[in-house]
Amino acid sequence: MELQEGFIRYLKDNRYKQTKERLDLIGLLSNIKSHFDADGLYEKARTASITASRASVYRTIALLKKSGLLNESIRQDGKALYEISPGKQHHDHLICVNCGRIEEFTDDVIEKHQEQIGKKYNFLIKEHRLEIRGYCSRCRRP
Amino acid sequence: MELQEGFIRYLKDNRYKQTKERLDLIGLLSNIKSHFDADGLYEKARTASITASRASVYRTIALLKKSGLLNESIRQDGKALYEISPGKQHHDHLICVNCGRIEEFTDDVIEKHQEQIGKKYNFLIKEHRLEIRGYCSRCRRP
DNA sequence: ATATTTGCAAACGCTTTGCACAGAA
DNA sequence: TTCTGTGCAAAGCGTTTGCAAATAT
Repeated sequence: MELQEGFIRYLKDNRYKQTKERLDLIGLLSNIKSHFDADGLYEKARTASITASRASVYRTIALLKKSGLLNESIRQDGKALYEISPGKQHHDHLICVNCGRIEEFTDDVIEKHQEQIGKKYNFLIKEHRLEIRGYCSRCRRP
Repeated sequence: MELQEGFIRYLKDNRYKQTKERLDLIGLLSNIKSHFDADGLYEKARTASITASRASVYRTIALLKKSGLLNESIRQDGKALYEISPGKQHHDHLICVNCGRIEEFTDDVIEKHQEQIGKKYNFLIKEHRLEIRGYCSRCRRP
């Protein structure tokens, strides 16, 4: 809901047109909670009988990135995975190398400690990304 | 030095042939301290009048990854960046979004704290990757 | 009416691969 | 001699782009 409103406002504010494709895609995205890739969104659109070419999917994703409503979270097998930003605080990812499941977590200790690292290396931090790979609770051998 | 010996041993142990291309490339790599990409290595080879096709460069890199002598450290602009493993403890990266410089750092607090995260989420950690992006000491506005 | 957006297919950049020849064992 | 490795050029993959037609404003 918040996502659709945000996007429509962004389109208006920047004099982008509210095309059927853009509105349909953002509608689809409102129901996606987890991480998705461009082709996944395209396929989901086809299933929902939404006509939007792959090109439009990519272009809409690019627009959403610019608007700040969408984040490129991680890359997997050469593909970019996206996640919706609103209502999400910064978090990192636990990625299961066996089943591919992606779990999110937040950790204050690490979050805070990065500031120290920035100071130590005289580095002005804009963003950080921590990916932990291994076996999730379902896949780890007991 | 250690790298060349390690690679030659790996080739022997696995009955891979010691071809001119493989030996020349590993020789080049011994002089590379920092991160490099496949095409960078290919160009460096051409400059050094080493004849190795791009295909052989990629295949040699793949072999080095299998041997554990090379790590794919990060991805930048769709390209894989590699670094040589021997004699390197685990470290993370500070990446300047302005000049592209990559600085390595190690941090015990974060290193140790990951174990706790693993426990908390019942996740068997195999590896992790922390990338901090921002402005390096040279590029940050004062 | 007019400028933006679309779909298509071609182009892209990085990487991998099939094949016939070259070369290490 | 035999089997692996090479170079080349083509294919593969996710993504981007040029262009003419479609459409929101």
